Amino acid sequence: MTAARRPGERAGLTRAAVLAAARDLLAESGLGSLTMRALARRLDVAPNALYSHVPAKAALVDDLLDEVLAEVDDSGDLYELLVSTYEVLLAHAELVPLYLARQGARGPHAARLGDTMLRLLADQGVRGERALDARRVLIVFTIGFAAFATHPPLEPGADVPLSVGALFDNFTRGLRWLLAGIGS
Amino acid sequence: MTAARRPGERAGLTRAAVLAAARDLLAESGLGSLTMRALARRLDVAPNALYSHVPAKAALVDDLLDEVLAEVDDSGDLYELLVSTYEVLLAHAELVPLYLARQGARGPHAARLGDTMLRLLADQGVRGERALDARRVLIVFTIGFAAFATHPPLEPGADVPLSVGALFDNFTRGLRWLLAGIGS
DNA sequence: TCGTTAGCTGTACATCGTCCAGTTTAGCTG
DNA sequence: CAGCTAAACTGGACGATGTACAGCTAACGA
Repeated sequence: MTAARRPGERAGLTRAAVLAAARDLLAESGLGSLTMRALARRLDVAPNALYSHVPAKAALVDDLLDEVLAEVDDSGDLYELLVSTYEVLLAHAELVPLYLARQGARGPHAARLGDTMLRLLADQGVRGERALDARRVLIVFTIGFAAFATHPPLEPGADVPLSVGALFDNFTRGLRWLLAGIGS
Repeated sequence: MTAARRPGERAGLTRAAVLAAARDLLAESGLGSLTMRALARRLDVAPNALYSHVPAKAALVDDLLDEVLAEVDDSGDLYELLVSTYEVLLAHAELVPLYLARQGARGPHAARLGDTMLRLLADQGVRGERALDARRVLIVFTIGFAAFATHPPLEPGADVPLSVGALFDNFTRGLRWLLAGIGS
């Protein structure tokens, strides 16, 4: 809570360190606490110091979102890829609202997953326009469901909290319906 | 841009008037411009005057979201209800991100739609837990797709903007897949 | 007619993301 | 090794935001 450094002295920050601290902060204190100032405090640094490593908060968030997608296993079939995505999203529940807010991720890992999805769709004969449509449907469904699973659902009247397992089953069931339909 | 009133004088505000102004503001200038202060400016009133009619911004937004759902036609079958919902959401594109952020609407109209959905599901033999699951899937799908349709999609690499009509077809196709699957 | 209350204004607070101007250090060049 | 440039910081500030508090006053019920 005091000045640990005088102007000009360095703290040895790294872009990676900032990202890591952001992830920790998010995991510990939730979405509302992810603040440039809080992040700086945690790194024992003045708030603007962060801007030497990150151009803006939105970029930081984008990196965070994309980074998480690196955990997705894309070595299986389409169904497995999406189930893995769902699980990864649930494992980072605090981030899910941000995926919604920013309409998905944009970085290289997201691109990789997007490409893989198209390839897997092509493998089962879905190509071109229809493949793009299918991918869109599947992404919407997966992220949307993750959002439902990670936050107090609207559920007009239901009181039972709805277990994680039940929601997972619900997700996979809907996913199978969709995949069946897409495959015609 | 000056003080049109002295302390104590009234402006004749109404909760309804505030809501209406908020809707107009949203339609004209978009989501980022929906600010208590901008709203007050448009009503020619001090910012805090709004708090005599609305407890907080979040409540205002919730009202807005629910209000829009009044336009949904729930006199048809499940398919028609959801298509109507999709169309209504598209007609209020600026609001869609807010539906995502707040996980749907919570007011009486949302409740009505939720109840109607359960009834329509029951009509075709889907009840209990499975009906709740189905409703969840359908809501996620509909809101999620509306979000895709109303905002620059992530589309990892696609450059064609994707017409409203194409997205609508995509939506109805996915919807039919889901409904078919739900009906077993 | 008077008192109470509800609808205002004015002012202010805490918080946010981010910019500008300095200061110092690290790293490269010669 | 000397010198210079560029990058990493601090300090302070700006313009937002949502919202609380206190006062004034017009409208309304008794």
